Amino acid sequence: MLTAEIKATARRHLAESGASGLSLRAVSRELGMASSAVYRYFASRDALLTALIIDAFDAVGETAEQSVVGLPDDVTSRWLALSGAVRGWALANPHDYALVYGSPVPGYRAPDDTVLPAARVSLVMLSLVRDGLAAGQIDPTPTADVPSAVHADLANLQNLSAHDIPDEVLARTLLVWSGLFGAISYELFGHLHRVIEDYDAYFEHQMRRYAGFLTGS
Amino acid sequence: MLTAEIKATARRHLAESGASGLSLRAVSRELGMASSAVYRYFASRDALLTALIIDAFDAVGETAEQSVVGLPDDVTSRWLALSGAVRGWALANPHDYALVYGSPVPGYRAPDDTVLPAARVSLVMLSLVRDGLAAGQIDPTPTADVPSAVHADLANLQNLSAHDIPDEVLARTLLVWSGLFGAISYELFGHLHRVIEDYDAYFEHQMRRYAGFLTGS
DNA sequence: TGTACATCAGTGAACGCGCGTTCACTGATGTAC
DNA sequence: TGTACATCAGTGAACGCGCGTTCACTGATGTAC
Repeated sequence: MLTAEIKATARRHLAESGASGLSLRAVSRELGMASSAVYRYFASRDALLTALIIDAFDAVGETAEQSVVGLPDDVTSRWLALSGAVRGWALANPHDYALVYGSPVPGYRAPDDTVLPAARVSLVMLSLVRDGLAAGQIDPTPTADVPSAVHADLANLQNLSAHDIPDEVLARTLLVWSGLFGAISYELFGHLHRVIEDYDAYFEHQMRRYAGFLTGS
Repeated sequence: MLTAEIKATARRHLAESGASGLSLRAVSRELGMASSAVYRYFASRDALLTALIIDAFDAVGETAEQSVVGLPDDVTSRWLALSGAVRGWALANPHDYALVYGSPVPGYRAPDDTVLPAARVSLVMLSLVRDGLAAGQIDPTPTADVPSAVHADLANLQNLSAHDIPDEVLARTLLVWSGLFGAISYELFGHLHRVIEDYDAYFEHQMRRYAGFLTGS
């Protein structure tokens, strides 16, 4: 399948030149074909970029889903597995991570096709929280007051995909979830350079603390 | 000062084309001068980019420093002011934020001149924590075990710029600090699109919770 | 005050390069009768 | 089995464009005597 070969080559180029430097001509050159031939497979450069974005979201979503399969029904170990898997994927595919969780690509607007793949990884988190509540491992007793403005937005999210998660627990979940990406970005984008040496240990420690925050213990 | 005009124009271009799309020719064109003239002020495109990065770090550092001036000596309000100021700066200057806290610019390696300006904003955080400890508002009683590998890295950081902060409190500080950037990036890079409407309220709520985590209450 | 010279900001042409996209086309493969 | 035709993947030239950087240069301003 040439489509797959083009995407694979483009992904490699992404690593060297970044999303805005991704060039159809360079890709076609490496594949030994005329640059015009790529248009048989992708309508434009942006269409190719969109395909890469969708693939990246699917890859991290798949990784996340697999990470919790067959694990004991313990929120903390599942969270450590999930967060560790997302980080592992990010470290192994830093340019895919930057593509979807880093700065937006200037001049590129993601089409709606990316919404579902993007949500995939978050759904793993939500079901982890749901299961934790059901198993009594997440304490639903509010650990903070949720202002009404925040309550309204959370109610919205509850209707969409988190029916059975109380809004205060949902607020904790979102904090922990964006905290995960903060931790990964901080590491990956070099802000802990010369501060942290043992990134694995540091990351796991932070995630353990987030687990405590999430479960309310 | 032409140097300043070039930087100002370049910053505006950054917004439209991103860091890797920043073009000396486009900048010089807009200033009505020959592209070669810019070389009188900046040795290369990368040197201009470095200047922009340093300016951005200085701007957010300055904003952060000002945000806590004259505030009551209360950790939570100072943290809300600091985090709110950093977010405010990011929202007002999204491309500067993306430049320094987003994905690294492909092919660009930041020279050492950026290290000090980059650290400036973090120093505000550290002195906030120091003062909070001194005032007894941050409970130094460990709220979690710090593994020895993490302890070693934190000891290193303590020697550099956080002498009087116990390592477990320092671990909390780093978690909260990277959580702040996670929260800002999540909002700014569009991951809360169609989830959160009232970003201000949501952000403040999250930061209040981080304050609780930081102080150990 | 007037002259000779140095400094230096900015010019404009040129270098060699790469880009996305279009378009008329070739030539191999598959299909219908 | 053989012929006529349609399909379709891939070509290559061309369009008009922009880029970073170099280099010999001009011409105004400042300085020294």
